[in-house]
Amino acid sequence: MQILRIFDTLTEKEKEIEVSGTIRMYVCGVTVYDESHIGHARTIIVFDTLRRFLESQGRKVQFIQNFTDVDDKIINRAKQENATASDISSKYISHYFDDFDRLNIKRADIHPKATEHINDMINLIKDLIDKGYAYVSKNGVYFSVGKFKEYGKLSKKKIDDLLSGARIEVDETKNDPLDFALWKFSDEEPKWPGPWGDGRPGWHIECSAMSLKYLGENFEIHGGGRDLIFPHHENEIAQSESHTGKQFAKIWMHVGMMTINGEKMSKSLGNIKSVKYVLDHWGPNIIRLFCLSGHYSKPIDYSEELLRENIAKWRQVENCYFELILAEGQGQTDEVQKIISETKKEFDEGLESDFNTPMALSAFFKLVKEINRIAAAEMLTQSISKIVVPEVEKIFETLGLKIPKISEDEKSTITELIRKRNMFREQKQYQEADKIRKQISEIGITLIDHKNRTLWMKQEKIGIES
RNA sequence: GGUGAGGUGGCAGAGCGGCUAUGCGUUCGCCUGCAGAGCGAAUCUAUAGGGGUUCGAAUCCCUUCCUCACCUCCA
Repeated sequence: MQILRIFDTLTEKEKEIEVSGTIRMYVCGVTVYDESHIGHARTIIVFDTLRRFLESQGRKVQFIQNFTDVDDKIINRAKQENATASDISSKYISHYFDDFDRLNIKRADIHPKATEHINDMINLIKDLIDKGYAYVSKNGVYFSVGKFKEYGKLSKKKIDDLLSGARIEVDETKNDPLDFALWKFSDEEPKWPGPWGDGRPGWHIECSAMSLKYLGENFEIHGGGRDLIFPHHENEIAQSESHTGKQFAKIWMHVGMMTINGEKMSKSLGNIKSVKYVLDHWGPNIIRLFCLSGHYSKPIDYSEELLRENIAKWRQVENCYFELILAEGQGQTDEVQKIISETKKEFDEGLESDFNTPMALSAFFKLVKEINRIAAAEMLTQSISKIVVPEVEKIFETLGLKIPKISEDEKSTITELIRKRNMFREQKQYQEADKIRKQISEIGITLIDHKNRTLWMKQEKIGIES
């Protein structure tokens, strides 16, 4: 088994993941105040696929992804809609699962919510105060950035530079403009009693508290979108390492932004495409292929033209898969053995070297092409199929791609209908033949006539095409 | 202004010192009752500009230009 190497934002180097034991991953999830967009999906798809890859290699993965369910934006939304914050957050959590289940994202082992970990946060804040890293002020409890000597190490920022950047809000109640809130006093709901007064937690503390709780003080991978490097992850490091005195995550893995017309997709710019919209038009397989078609660390530009390209790719994959499972006859398999081992090698090597999904995909498409070539030459056999199908299915599983399973019943029904149709075709009774084709198409099956046989496929319906 | 990541064929996108991926597209074929898909061939020998280093550079160094992200909430 090879060793996975991932680029670590903190050290700016590729780092190896230790082989032994469970791989613990914490991924920062979304703030649930609105629908998720395709940019969120990209990040989640990357980590979901990484997890699937590790699991496919027989490693145990412990995967935690939080929901930020207390936040100003949620509260504002609640006010607008005359609802409570928890109405809003639970509504969008349920939308989140609707979207991401459709995207074939495996659920995390735990999806902790900030509001269910208030005590963990309070204890952490208490400890930070005790250790002198935090102080109570008029509006809340703040982390004293100056006390954490390594502040800025993740985002490569110098405290002086941060201060000179005039975008920091001036707040006289803080000792230092860079200090950030751990606990914000509040009289309004949502609020919780705290040792320093009623209030609610700051944003960053939840991830420190929950990752420490579920994954311990020093886990393997902490991930999220690039835009979280500063201040969110920087602040998490400050809090967590001040608390434990130990290195926090071993690897910081950050996913590039989804852009649209070259600009970052974000709520505030108003240029988002919701996950639901994109799913309705393109379906999960196309989206996953699209999101994995570039290296995770780089930006990827949303474009319908590029999404459309992936339909063509997916059609080849479908063709390949159905050719395989419908293959008949016997024959030698030496050549195919070689292709398979090359595919596996390139696929795994790609993913092991900083999760190079484009390389892995190219290996996969080479295999698909090759199988389609063999099929077109009428040389596909059952024995080839027996070797290749499990490998293809393993790749589907790793990439989170879904292709319909065909039951034996379904198969024999279809085979029988095709037999009848071909009988009509031989007798040039094309109207009858077309009637059967229509009947077959109504159960979602596409027919493709070859010289001496008819291939059938249960093709995915792509919304944009209809 | 500071920090980071980049600029590769018509498009997307790997490679990161020699073997010049991969996919899409386009053109022409094969197949074919129709249909669709698939296959084959061709097209494209590309690496932002300018200097170096080297027997040899897209890959290393210098320099110029350009793009994006972060420095405020953000996946």
